[in-house]
Amino acid sequence: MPELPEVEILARHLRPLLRGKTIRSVDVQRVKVLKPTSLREFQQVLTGAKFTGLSRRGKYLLFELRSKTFGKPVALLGHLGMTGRMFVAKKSEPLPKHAAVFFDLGRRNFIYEDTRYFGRLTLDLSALEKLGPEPLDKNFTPETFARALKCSRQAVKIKLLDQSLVAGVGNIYASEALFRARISPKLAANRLTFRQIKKLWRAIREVLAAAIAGGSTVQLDFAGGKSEGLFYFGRAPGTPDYYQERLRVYDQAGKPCPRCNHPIKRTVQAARSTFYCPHCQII
DNA sequence: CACCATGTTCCTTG
DNA sequence: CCAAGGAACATGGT
Repeated sequence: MPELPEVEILARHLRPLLRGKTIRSVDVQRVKVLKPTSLREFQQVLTGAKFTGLSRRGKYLLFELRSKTFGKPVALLGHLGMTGRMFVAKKSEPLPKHAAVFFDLGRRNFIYEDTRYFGRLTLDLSALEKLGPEPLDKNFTPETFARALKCSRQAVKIKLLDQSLVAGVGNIYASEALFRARISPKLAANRLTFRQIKKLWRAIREVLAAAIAGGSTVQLDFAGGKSEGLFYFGRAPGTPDYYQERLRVYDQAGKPCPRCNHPIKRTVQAARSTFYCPHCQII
């Protein structure tokens, strides 16, 4: 589920469902996802705590709670890794096979499920300190972006995945943003002209904003299994006939470029797939 | 069996 | 110390 737009949509979905709810009990099926928080501390701090707020930072979810016994504010940090999901479900619903943590909220459970267990749900907030600017915020400017890109000879696609440069862009939207900006993913970061940097800056914001808008307009099934509920694939779960292509290049190898009809190519950078149009995205 | 997958961190190499 | 590359983490789909 995991790049910035998906996490943003999830935050908007969960916020009203969790606000004011008290955690009656904490069940941890996979201690690994709490790391580095201990099971004991996790349960002690969260049992009886009440959800007061929820925000997003990059690909992270920041849950705010108030501990009942101490009355102190508590922060809980979530990350979905590659395959994580979070949803609220009736207690009658069976727990998913890979439920990592679930909270008893009374009538319902709040469930964090993660097939590959790459994600996190932890009291340790230190990961936030390493994040760069929010791409949709005012403090992310072409100038700050340029300063960050200048000091690396790495390919620009790889730099877009660096969360200390910009927070929230992942493998899918990195390819999409470069396509929009008509910049080759292989171009060295320090070789971009300021004109290109401005184009890329704008493309990143447009791609992410469009994805959030797209995800907001379809009915999503957050608890849905398999590949459903991933709105960046443009599919509204439960309506198999509804399909709107949102991804222009990602996972489109061999298909015609939406701009010029030349076939989209796949390449590998830093052990991750990159998709681009070699005709539109010139070095 | 082989290869691929929305992410991050750690280890090695230069 | 730094940049860059690759493996590791764990499970499932094709």
